[in-house]
Amino acid sequence: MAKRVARMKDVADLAGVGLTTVSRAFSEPDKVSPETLQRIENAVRDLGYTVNMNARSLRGRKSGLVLVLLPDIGNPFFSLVLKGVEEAARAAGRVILIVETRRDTTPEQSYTTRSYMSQLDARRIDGLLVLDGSFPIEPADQEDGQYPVVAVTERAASGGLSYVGVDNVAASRAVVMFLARMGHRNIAHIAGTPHTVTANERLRGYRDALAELGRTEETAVIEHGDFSIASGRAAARRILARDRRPTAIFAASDEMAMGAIHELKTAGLRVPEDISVAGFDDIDFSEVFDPPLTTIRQPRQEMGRFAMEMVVRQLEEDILPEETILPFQLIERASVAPAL
Amino acid sequence: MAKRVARMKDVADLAGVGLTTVSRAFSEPDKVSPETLQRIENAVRDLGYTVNMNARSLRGRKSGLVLVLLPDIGNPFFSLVLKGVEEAARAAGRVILIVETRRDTTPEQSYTTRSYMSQLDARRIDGLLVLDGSFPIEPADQEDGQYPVVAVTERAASGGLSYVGVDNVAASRAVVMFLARMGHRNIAHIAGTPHTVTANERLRGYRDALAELGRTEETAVIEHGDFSIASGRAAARRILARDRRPTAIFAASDEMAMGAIHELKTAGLRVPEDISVAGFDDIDFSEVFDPPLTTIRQPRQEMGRFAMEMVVRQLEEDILPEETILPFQLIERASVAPAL
DNA sequence: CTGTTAGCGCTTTCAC
DNA sequence: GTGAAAGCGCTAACAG
Repeated sequence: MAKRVARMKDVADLAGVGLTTVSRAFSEPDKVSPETLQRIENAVRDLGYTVNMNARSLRGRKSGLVLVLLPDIGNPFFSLVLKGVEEAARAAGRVILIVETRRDTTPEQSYTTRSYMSQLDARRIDGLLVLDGSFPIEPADQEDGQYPVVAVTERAASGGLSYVGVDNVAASRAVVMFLARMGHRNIAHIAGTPHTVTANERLRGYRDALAELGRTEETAVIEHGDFSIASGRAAARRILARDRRPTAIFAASDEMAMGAIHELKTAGLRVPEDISVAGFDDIDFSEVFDPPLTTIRQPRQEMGRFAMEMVVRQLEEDILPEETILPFQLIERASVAPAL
Repeated sequence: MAKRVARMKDVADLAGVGLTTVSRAFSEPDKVSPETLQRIENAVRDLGYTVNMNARSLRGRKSGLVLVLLPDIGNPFFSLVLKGVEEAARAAGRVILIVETRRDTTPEQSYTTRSYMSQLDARRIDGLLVLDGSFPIEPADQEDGQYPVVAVTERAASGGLSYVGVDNVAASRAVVMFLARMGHRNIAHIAGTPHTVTANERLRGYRDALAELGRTEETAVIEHGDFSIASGRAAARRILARDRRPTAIFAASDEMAMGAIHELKTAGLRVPEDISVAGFDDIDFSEVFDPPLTTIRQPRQEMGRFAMEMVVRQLEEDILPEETILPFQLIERASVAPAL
């Protein structure tokens, strides 16, 4: 039963037309007579024919593939963004290739195993979606306008790229201002991974707000984490070890906020009665956390969808870097209470 | 600066060798003189050459692509599995294509837009990883031993496939037995999505344990959810509305357990003082949840890795369905307390 | 509207 | 050891 997979030629033969006509039936159906089209359609169905994308992309330019680069596929924050990306990709008839950037430090064996980036370069990918600001987009990638590159969630460190995301500085500032409105005068910040675009932007929002409130730099209480639950716990411990205990903590991610709250509770403090905590991202668990988290909601799935749509658009039209800043939303929940 | 991407021919010319030799240098380095190999290696580096995978897979059989089918990319449970998959894929020099099965009900337009499965069939994918038991693996896919198919996490409904996962029935049974040992005599179960392999297995474990404990079927208190937080909340509400309130609830997923706990608290009950709750999966948040969740830990990342490794192995050797059952672990945390 | 003719970049016999 | 030649399945000029 070694029934070879049907090729376009088979369809052509069965339909009694030429090879080209079949090809055209796919790309420009209008230019084929309805009658012929019908015959081809039948042949396709009977043979269970499917276009060989490899062959198509070898000849033409497009592969229908969009490469998605993200630091950590296991992070729930990204998974929703990814969902939006997948959604839009499917709608556009494209497929996504996913690669974790964290791991792109492979020992370069012989030329068989080259950097992952190049391996994928080799697939004639149509576009690139980067969810990792720290990932260096090599100039060469953009040089000949090879393919559209869109940064999502995290603005690329190397500027000039298209971007879809929220205004992290403004959002961060909004949280601090809210905390201040609730009467908090000593607000600590658990920042994200150092030297990360997003962490920096959120840190800047925190500092800006403090400055705006007339607090001197010395008032800033900053501990660094890496966006993870565990790092939030550790940061909370360090904050508690300080002389002056803040009345509120603003963590740059919900995970860190959760880790911090867990640690605070463990230390015998009540949240928010003894100390308020706010997060950032509004991941699914934040709502059912105890206490529910006050946080910034980012339209994650939408960001993913927009980004992919942007890639597709740039693919079909011109490659002009563009930006889409989506609105964020301050979600007020029980983890923040007025200061005493 | 329209410097065309280097082809193999360019490398051959620069190295002063024939095209074939370059090709061979990649596939069978031993059969090329060290000297020539060196020259080729230099040329490759100088030109920044990368093999065009499309061309390679057009000619040969393998594409280096493994398709991953999963119901919901936004679900944090899968993301860790996916991480393991990505990890192993990278190690094997392969790339993963991700497609959500939930959405594979596209209206079939003309033959341009065929089912996603076929679209991918067209890419000469090397193997298939299925994280969705309810996804129908068409017989044709396996017919000619086309490519290895491995089910992960969730055993495929259509049997006879390779599988990597834990023994859900035994794990589920273990939770209930543990609850019973803690003195609980009235244990409710929040089951997962109906007609789902995993939900069924866990439900069976619950029933088996009850039977083993000598409880009649009437003792079983079952509410169905869909593994989500929201459905856990709804299920908890329904359980509370029943005549006899159980002293313990075993949810088929941590998300549902969290949703349930949130709801119970909202209803003024204390967990675990008034009612104990156990989950399943041990996702990251379970540990910092309040109360921390008693649950079953599945080695998710490992499962993903094993599964991908199995695909690769079957690719290189024979395609014989095999099973790898990984050990689960009962994690005892504060959400479960002895019955009064 | 339809068919013929070249390749896309690579792997693979088969000679040398 | 190495190279020449023949395609893999498809698209894109060109003719008819």
